[in-house]
Amino acid sequence: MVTVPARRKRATIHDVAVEAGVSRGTVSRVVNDEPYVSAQARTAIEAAIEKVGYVPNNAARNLVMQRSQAVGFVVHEPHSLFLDDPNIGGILLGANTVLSRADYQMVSLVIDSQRDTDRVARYLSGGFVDGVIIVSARHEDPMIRVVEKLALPAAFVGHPPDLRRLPFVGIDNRRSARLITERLMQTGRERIGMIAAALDRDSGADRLAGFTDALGSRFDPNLVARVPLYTYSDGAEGMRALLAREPDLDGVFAASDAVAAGALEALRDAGRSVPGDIGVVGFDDSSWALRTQPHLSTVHQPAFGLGAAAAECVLGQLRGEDQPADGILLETPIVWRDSA
Amino acid sequence: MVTVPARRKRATIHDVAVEAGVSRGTVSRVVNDEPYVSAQARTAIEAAIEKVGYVPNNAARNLVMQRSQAVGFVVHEPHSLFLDDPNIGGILLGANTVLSRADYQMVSLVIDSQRDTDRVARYLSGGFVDGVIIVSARHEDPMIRVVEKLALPAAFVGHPPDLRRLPFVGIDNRRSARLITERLMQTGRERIGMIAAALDRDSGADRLAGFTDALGSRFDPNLVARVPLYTYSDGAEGMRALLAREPDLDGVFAASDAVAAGALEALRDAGRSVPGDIGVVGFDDSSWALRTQPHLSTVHQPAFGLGAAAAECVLGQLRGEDQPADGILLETPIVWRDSA
DNA sequence: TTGTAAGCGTTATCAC
DNA sequence: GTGATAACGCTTACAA
Repeated sequence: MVTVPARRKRATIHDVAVEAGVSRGTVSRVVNDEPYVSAQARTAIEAAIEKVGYVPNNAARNLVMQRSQAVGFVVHEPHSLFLDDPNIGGILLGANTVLSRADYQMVSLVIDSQRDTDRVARYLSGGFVDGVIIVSARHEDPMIRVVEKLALPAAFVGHPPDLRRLPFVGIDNRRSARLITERLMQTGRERIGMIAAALDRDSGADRLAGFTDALGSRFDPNLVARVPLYTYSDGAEGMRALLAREPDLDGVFAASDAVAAGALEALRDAGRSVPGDIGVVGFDDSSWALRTQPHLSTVHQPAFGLGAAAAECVLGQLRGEDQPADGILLETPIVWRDSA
Repeated sequence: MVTVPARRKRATIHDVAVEAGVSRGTVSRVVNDEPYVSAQARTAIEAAIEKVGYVPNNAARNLVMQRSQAVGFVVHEPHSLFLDDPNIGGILLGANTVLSRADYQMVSLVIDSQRDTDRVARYLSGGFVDGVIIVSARHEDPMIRVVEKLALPAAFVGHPPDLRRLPFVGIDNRRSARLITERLMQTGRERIGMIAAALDRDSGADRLAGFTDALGSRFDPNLVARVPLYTYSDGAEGMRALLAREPDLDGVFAASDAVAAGALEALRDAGRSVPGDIGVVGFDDSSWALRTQPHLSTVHQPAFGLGAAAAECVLGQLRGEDQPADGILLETPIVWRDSA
C-alpha cells in the first residue's frame, strides 16, 4: 500500500506582504494589477511573490467577489449520444477553450432523465455557476424556464422556437439544407429523397424545411423518411424505408453525417453503388464524413466555433455587455467530396 | 439588443437561523447533518431552509475547509485527438459521473504544447484542484514530476514505466493483446502481422509485446509495421506497408480499432476481402468497431469504467485511504464479430 | 444540545 | 500611494 503524503501549506497574501514589507492591500493591488502602486513597491512585491511562491486563493476571492468563476455546460442528451455525437465534443472543446482562457472553469452537466433536470436546475440556482451554456435544448425545454426565472447569463446552442429573447448561437440549418440540396440537384439527380431526423428539435425541423424549399414544386412527401435520432442505426433504418417506398431514388439528403453513414450501409446491403447509382449528402462534416466509403459530401458545421461563440456570449453578459437579440449565426461552407 | 437583468440575492445561513429562531452554528450542523441536534430544531431548520430557499455557498465552505472541491482531468493529447479518440470520451464521462455524484467538479485541462504543460503545472500547484486524473501520460511525462513534487492525490490512467509508486488504473494491454492474437491464430491463419502504434506509450509497447508473446517462436519482426499514432490514417498507412512487404499475409492485429478501420480501407483498396482473404482484429471496442464493414472483432476496453475507477481512486486518497501500490487492473473481454 | 466567536484569504472603502 | 479594517458566508472549537 501507498500512503498519501502530507501537503505543505500555501503562501498567502499576508506572507507576501510581510516579505515585501508592505500592507496586504498593496499586494492585492499589484496582484490584480491596479494603478496607484509605486514602481518601487511593485518590484518588491513581485520579487516577494516569486520568493514565497504565492498563488491567489480562488475560494477566498470568489467569496468576497460574490461569484463562482464557473460556467455550466448542460447537455440535454442521453449519455450514450454525448459520446457518439462528435458535434457535442467539438462544442464542448470550443467552449472550454474560451472559458479557460478567461480563467473560468467549465462544469459539464448532462441531463438524461427528469431527475437530472431537477438536479441541474437546483445546481444552477445554487450559485455554483455564474452563467450557463445549453446545448441541444428541445421545444418547451424545462431549461428555458429555469434560465429565465433565474435570470442567469446564458447562451443556447441552437434555438428552440419558444426561446423568446434568450441569447443563442447557431447556424442557419434551413438555408444550409437548401443549399446542399440544390447542389445535389445540380449533379443531375431526378428523384431526391431525405432522411429527416430529430424533428422535435429546431435543427431537425429546419433541415427538413430547407430540403422542401430547395425542391419547391417538385417536393414529394413520400420521399422523406422520418426517424427519431441523428444516429447511424436510424440512418440505415430510414434508408431502407425510403428504398422500399421509392426504388428509383437517385439522390438522398441525410439529416446528419451519422445518418448518412447508416444510409450508406443500407445502400451497400441493397447493392446500390454510391455515387454511381445514387448520390448521398450529409450534414455536419463530423469525423464520420471521412470514415465512410466513399467520403461524404456534406455541410460543414463549425462545432468548435459554436462552443467558442457561446462561451464568448455568456462571458460578454458577465461583463455586463448587451447581446444581439436575434442570436449569432455562424457560417457553414459546403464540403464536396465523393459521395455525390 | 437585450439587456442582462439583475439577479436577486441568495439566502445565507444567517437568514435560515433567524427564520428558525436558532443560531447559525446549529443550522450549519443540520446542513452537514452532524449529530447532536434536537429533532425539534432539525425540523424547524429544515422548514426554514425550504422557506427561504437556502443553498450553501461553496466558495465560503471551500475557503474555511481549505479545499476546492474540484479534481483536474488532464489529457496529454493533441486537441484533435481528444475528439477523435472515443476512449478518452468514455474515460472522461466515467470520471465525471463519479466525481459529480460526490459533489466534485471536474475541470478538464488539455495539454497540447510545452506552454500548456507549464500552464497546467501552475494550475495544479495553485490549489485549484484537490486531486488530479491524468490520461495518456507518456514515458518521462512532465506531469509525473509535477504530481510527485506537489504530493497531489492523483490517479493515472495507464502506467508509463517510470511512474514509480504513483497510483494508476489500467488494463493489462500485454495479456489482452496476447489473448486476441491467439484467438486469431485459432481461426487457422498462418501469416499474421501487426500494425503497432504509439510505441512511445505503455499501451502501444505492451500490445506489441503481447503480440510477440502469442507468436512465440513463429514471430517475425518483418511482419510488424510501426506507425506513430492510433489513427485511421496511420492504420491505412501501416497496412499498405505490411502488404508491400508481405503479400501473403492472412491475418492482422491492429493496435486499435481506428487503426483497424484504416487497415480495412487499405485492404479494400488492395482488393483483399475481409475476413475471406485476411482476418483483422482491433483493440478498444470503440464506436469504430461498428462503423466498419465488416464489424470488428476486438478487445473490449472499459473506458467508462477506467474513468470511474480513476475518480474513485483519487476520491479515496482525498478521504485519506491508502491505495494499492500496484495499481488497479480492469477486465477486457474479447468481442468476436465479423472481421476475423 | 446549543450559542458564541474566531478564523479562512481575499477585496474594497476609507482615512492618512 | 498606502495602510487599516470591515465585510464575504461558512465551519468549528469551546463555553454554556
